[in-house]
Amino acid sequence: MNAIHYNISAVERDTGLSKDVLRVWERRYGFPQPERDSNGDRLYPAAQVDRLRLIRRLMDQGHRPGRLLALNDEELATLHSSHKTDKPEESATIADTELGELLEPIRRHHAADFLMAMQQRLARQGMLCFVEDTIAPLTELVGMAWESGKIEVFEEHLYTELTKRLLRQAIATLPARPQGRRILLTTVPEERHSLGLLMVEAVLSIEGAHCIPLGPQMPLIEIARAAAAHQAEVVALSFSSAFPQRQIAGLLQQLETLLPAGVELWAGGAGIAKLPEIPGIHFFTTLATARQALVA
Amino acid sequence: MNAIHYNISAVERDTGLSKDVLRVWERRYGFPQPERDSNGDRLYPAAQVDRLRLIRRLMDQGHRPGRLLALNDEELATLHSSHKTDKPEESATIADTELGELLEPIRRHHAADFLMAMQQRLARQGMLCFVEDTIAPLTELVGMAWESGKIEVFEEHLYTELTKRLLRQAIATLPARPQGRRILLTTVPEERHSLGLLMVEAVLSIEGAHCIPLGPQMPLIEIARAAAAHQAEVVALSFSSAFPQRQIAGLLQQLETLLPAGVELWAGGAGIAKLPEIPGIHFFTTLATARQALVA
DNA sequence: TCCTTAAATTGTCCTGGACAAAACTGCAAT
DNA sequence: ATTGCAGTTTTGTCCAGGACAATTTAAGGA
Repeated sequence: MNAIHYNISAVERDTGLSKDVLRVWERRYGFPQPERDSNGDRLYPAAQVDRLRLIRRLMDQGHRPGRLLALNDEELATLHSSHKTDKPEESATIADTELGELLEPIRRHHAADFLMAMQQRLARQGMLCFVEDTIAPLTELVGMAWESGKIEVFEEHLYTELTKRLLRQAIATLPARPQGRRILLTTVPEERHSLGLLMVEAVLSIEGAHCIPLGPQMPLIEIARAAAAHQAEVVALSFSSAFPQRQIAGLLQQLETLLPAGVELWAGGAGIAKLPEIPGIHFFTTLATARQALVA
Repeated sequence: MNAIHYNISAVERDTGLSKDVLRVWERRYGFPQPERDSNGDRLYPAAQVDRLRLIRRLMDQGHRPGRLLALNDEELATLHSSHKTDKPEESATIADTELGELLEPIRRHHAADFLMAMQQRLARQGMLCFVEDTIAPLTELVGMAWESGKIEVFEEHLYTELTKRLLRQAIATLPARPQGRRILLTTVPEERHSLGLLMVEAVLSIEGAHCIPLGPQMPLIEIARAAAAHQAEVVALSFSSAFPQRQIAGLLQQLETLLPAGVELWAGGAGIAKLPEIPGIHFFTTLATARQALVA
């Protein structure tokens, strides 16, 4: 009898489109067009939620909502499948590169194989090269593949989780260096990606730094408190490419006013690549430059 | 100069109170009373955000918003501190118990000491006892201490990060069991605590399960896809006590409709302790019961 | 072709009203 | 005293429709 319906909260959760967006699209574009319950609340049929998800995905690939919402189901489907194949050389890189081959076990959902291959590589390259020349570019590759829908979300999650484990394990093998430079590592509250943080930690720890890993998503005031409590000399933050760029400068400046005097503020990650410089704050676009800053 | 201000999105993120709630409280109770920018958008001073966090904390302890919002700062502080001391034996446990002593290095911000003590304990107790009798109660202790403001946020972060490392490291030492029961481990998108997940993984792995750790915050549809792709027999979700309880039942029921037929759905963690049962879904309030379910 | 300016697009925030689910209250009956 | 039930209050979520700033696209001129 009654098909499955979703209320607006459920759709927000499932599609990542905020309630405001769902309502304003309905008003502007006439889609989605949910039914209503006895109270006038929106009830979205599963088919519309599916379509919203597809639209969301195409938006992530760079399409604009206004266009997508004007299309019918058929055209949407065409657009979706066409994207997969219209850049042959790019999609080739994912499977054909030496790096790309490492991802094969992930795509076959075979965690153990992936770990084994990576561990072999770690042993062969040494930890520093492994992080800078394997994990960093591989993570970038995964990010690109995800953006263009070439790998599933859960495959990306699995890659991230397994790689985090590898890194933490590798870091744990390093000797403690209590006398090294005290570097506090974390991310701001909106930034939940911590893989970059771990890469930095690995590289800096190799160079003899004393890293204090607080995990991701620390409120600014707490970062400052932690810096004081741990007598950190450096606070290092990581911003992923997904982080809204325009917020970064403000966040950093605000944090700097909160930090104890004399504490350096470092920022790194793909998110800060295109950012203009800010006096008093050190930017690092690659792991190697961060490493050099430590040695200098 | 200008103090730090937060827009409504930032406050929602920091306090866990939705935009709607923030606005309706302002309308009904006169608090918070944010300033406005040139565009009429709300700008919350840090002090009001702090107070909102405190109110939120007291609400989690069972107080009602209507009461709390009628109180002034002083009365709120009294209420807060009274909670600390009106259970003398409870507050004693934090420093005086054997477990509480383990936290001393954290409070002295000495990560290495903490790790060493924990590793010793792991070696002495064995992994299963260590997880069930040390990490689980210790984490609960930290949660309680955090709720009542007895430890700093960044101390809790440090504890969480270090303990995650310990657990992952310990899990990595276990032999792979490709023929074991295939259990997919993750959390829903709004649930970012993954420590509970790791505890479950450790315990189940010891019992011979083949765990597939996807990390936290997976969209429901992706959980279902992952379950299919990995041919999981069980999907296990973890809910922390901070997770909004009333959302849980809906989430689980929805996920069950998405999952392939025959896949069991397990839910555990402090968040589901007071939840009524749902047919077809297995609830676990302790690690031991989850372990037994696996063996049975 | 490149740069500047105007126009369109799009997400987020606003107000103030409404309602249902949950929590609390008082009262009767065991 | 405790339990069960009805009535009331509290509280979170949803709605409509308007507004605006930030971003993106388009157009025009050098």
